[in-house]
Amino acid sequence: MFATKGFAQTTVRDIADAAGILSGSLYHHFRSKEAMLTELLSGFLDGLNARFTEIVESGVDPQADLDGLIAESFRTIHRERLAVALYQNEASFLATVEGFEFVAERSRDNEALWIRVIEAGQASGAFQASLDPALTYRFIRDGVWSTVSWYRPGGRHTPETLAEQYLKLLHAGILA
Amino acid sequence: MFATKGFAQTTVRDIADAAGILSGSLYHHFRSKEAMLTELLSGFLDGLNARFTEIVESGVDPQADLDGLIAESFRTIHRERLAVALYQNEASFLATVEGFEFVAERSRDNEALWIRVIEAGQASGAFQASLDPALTYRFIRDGVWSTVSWYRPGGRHTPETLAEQYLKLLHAGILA
Amino acid sequence: MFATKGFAQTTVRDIADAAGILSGSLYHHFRSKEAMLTELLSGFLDGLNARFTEIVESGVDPQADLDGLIAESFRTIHRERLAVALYQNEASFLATVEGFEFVAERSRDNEALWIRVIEAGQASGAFQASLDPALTYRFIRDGVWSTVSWYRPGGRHTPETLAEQYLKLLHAGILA
Amino acid sequence: MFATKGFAQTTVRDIADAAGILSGSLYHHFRSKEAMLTELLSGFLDGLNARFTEIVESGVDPQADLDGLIAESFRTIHRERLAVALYQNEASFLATVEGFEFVAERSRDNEALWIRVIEAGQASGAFQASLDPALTYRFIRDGVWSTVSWYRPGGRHTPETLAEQYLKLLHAGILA
DNA sequence: GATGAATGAGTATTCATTCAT
DNA sequence: TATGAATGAATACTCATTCAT
Repeated sequence: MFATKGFAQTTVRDIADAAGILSGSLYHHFRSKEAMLTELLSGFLDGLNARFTEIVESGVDPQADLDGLIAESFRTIHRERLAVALYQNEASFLATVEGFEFVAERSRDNEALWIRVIEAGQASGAFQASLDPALTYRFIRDGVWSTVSWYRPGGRHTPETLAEQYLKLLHAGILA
Repeated sequence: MFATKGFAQTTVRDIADAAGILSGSLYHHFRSKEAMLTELLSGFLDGLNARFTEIVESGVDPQADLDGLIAESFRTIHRERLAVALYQNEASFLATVEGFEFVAERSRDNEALWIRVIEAGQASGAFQASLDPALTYRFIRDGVWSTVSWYRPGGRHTPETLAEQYLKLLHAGILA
Repeated sequence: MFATKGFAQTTVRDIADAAGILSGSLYHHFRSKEAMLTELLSGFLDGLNARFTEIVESGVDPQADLDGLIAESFRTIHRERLAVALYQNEASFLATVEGFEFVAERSRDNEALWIRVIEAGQASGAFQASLDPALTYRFIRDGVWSTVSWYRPGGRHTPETLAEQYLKLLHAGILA
Repeated sequence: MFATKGFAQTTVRDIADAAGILSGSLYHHFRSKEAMLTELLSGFLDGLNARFTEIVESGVDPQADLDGLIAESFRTIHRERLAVALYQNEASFLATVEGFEFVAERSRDNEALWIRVIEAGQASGAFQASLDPALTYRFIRDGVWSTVSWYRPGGRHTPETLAEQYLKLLHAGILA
């Protein structure tokens, strides 16, 4: 519900109704509405970081690493669609909220990891040296992760076709 | 304020305080909080559609058109940063709100216009034929417009450098 | 508008809109919303009392007087329908409002006048002596004046047919 | 409070104050201010209709039925004075309000029931044939029910004396 | 582990009235 | 005479949270 309606727009009563209990009873399980958000987001971010780290640590070369990160991103969008949407929608708001510093931290870790891969690719001659690594990272990140706003499992696309199409565009560009 | 805090998170009192009047006095100027949002969004979307249409109608070839649309997007992000952020944040929520049908309509118009340009480029041989036009449009749109979430005027980048970097990546791809 | 929507439910803006000016401008003509009500009600009540007094003062016998008062009531309902409705709806509320003491006073004057006629009729042997004069007055008053809530000029009834039907019932009763 | 001050003039805070809780807490018990009105009115109207129906169904002849309906009306004014006042004051306003259609329906049912009794009395020769049944109903209804605006339990009158006096006037008329 | 009643701060909106222009 | 901007108090309603049971 946080993902689809937004955290602020979701009432504790909404959640309790969906759970089949009264709103007051939720406080037996969570200390606050924010605590529910924390649990959802930290679980998601921990898992994502672990998988990203694993990809890079066991990687062979920068291009394979970048392709792997992108493919894993699309798989994550497929597997944890609502968590991704929640993160996309609320991350900027949470950046300033006390107790949610871990969200910005995890984001910075991810950014550093991706940029290191891009820079390694430029150093090895695999990637164009004239591209700004930070900028390139953001363009890729936004293009990939925004997919969550329109991707629907069971629709025309699978995580695999999305990755394939995206990588084709990213590798060789749009020009024939 | 709608752009930075979100529409629902912005109170009428916030706005009135910023305007230096009492919250009730705002209703002399706007019939409702939603009416303020309508005025902001419809003005922005009308202008954007007009400029996009002008670019395509006076265009010479598909590649120049696409480059022009992208450059205009970055200029719009620079010039109307808050309106763009507002649109990015609220468009999906507004899709279901009565009275805001015009937002989804304008979005569909834009999408159709961009996709026509991509298809024309494929037909003329300028763009790779194996790319899915709708998917390519969305990857580009998201990569370009998400820039608004981190772009700050007066920072390291200008709309021109952003467009230049983005087009370099888009044209030839990341591989050397 | 006071008669149809109620005084409290009618806004100063409603009145100004109907008058084709802005609400603030009404205060050039009336000191307050209550002042408008005063003007409407006092005019109505003054006229009604004058006509009732005239009927009784120039009357010949109690039955003719009572019939005359009733016929004049139905004519008033026809001629000043909205004023009557306003009075019926707001009188009890106004009884406690400062500045509207004249409404209760006029009502008491009327009541005394009608009761005198009934008592005179009982004294002369024209009316049944066993009826409680005050109670009889109230039954008649309510039966007659409540007509305003459903009477519509141009409908099935005229003030004359209403008076005729009412007097037939009142004079001889319902039993055959 | 709805009966004495009017529904629109009664604030939710008034009610909460009288209940000794905060205004927001009322919404734990009622979904809206209108829901409170609905509960009050539907209970009253259901009971009244049931008693009226019972009187007519177990009745012996039209005159006894009519007398019974009138006596029951005065008893209801005594027993449920505030509910009657509420109904008298708000019925016309509620006729147009969504969700309160049941009020007009119940009123129409009552009207039809009373008129059938009057027409039966005319057919049997008990009531004067020259009286308009619908008109006679309205004169009686208004004379009887308006009593609520001035009746006070514990005062000079009881429901029994009121019924007796009213029926004397209605049966034989005012003339000696 | 859940209920249900209550809190208290807040939210958009309404409206009679004022007043400089 | 009228405007239009503003006030300030009030209004119905919302909602995260608490807590005795």
